[in-house]
Amino acid sequence: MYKKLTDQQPTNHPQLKGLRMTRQRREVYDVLMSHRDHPTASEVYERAKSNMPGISLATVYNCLEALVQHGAVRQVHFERESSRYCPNLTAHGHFQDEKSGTVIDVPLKKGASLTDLLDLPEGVQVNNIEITLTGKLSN
Amino acid sequence: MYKKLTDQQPTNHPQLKGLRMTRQRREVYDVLMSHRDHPTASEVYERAKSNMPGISLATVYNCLEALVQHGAVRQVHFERESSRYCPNLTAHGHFQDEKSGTVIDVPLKKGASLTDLLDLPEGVQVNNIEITLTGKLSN
DNA sequence: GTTGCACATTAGAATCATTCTAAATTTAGA
DNA sequence: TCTAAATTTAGAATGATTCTAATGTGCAAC
Repeated sequence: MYKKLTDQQPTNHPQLKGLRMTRQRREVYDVLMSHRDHPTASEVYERAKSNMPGISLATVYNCLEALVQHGAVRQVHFERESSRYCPNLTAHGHFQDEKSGTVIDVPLKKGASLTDLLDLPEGVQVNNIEITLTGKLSN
Repeated sequence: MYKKLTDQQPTNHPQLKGLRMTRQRREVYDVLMSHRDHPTASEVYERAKSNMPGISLATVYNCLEALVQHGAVRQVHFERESSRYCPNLTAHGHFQDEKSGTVIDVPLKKGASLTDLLDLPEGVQVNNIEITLTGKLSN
């Protein structure tokens, strides 16, 4: 189970090394690590407020961006819906149920690699990949 | 080379069967088929205006949506940038160059299938897939 | 431990892609 | 040709995100 950074002295997550740590960034990171669903910025904001009532939405956006830039968290996009945030750093895709909006991680099969699948032209350097599926979760 | 629908009587593209055809939808479809890059709605609007000066942006949005719903055209998304439109109906992904914003199609390797790659849970029905890559086009 | 300052936070305004509204027009079938 | 239903249109509305500029703070250097 995830132990809040705010319970620790000091922050010891390798993903956060080199990132200037503020109370707000800690809180936002805690929110993402402890729920591990795929909240939007507004949802992170709502959750963060319960521990830190004074935090602002702009700050939540700023913190999320800092965490993403730093590689501690990933952004997930479905169409042009609000960005969602995912602390799972392994290679995986995302599935969204059309009815409920629920998002789940979709792991890559063992040993599988995207380069086996895609016919990439010469000389492209890929920095980021998103694999997003939508459909019905029937059960 | 693509022959404009407006030069033909009547519309004979199988992708458009069952879609009520208006001058505006024809024009929007022509724009997409004849350029085959990945224009945004505003870019489609600009191009459409050169043939049909009175067309409105709202109509371009409506037409694009009708074409997408109909399966004649696909939407492509990078982060939360404006939606782009792609008339290539084969299974493929998209790569965007970070510097120029240019988008190119990335075909799947022959015989490759996403189900070979992804570990999908039981009982999901996938209706749509987007594979988007970003990075540097170095040449 | 203190200090300084580059970087963060904040509230509210601004932006901008997209959708909505409601009136006028057009399509396609009878 | 006629009609109903669908489409087009201009402009307003929406909503996620970014910007602004004033205030506050982490942390490296002393």
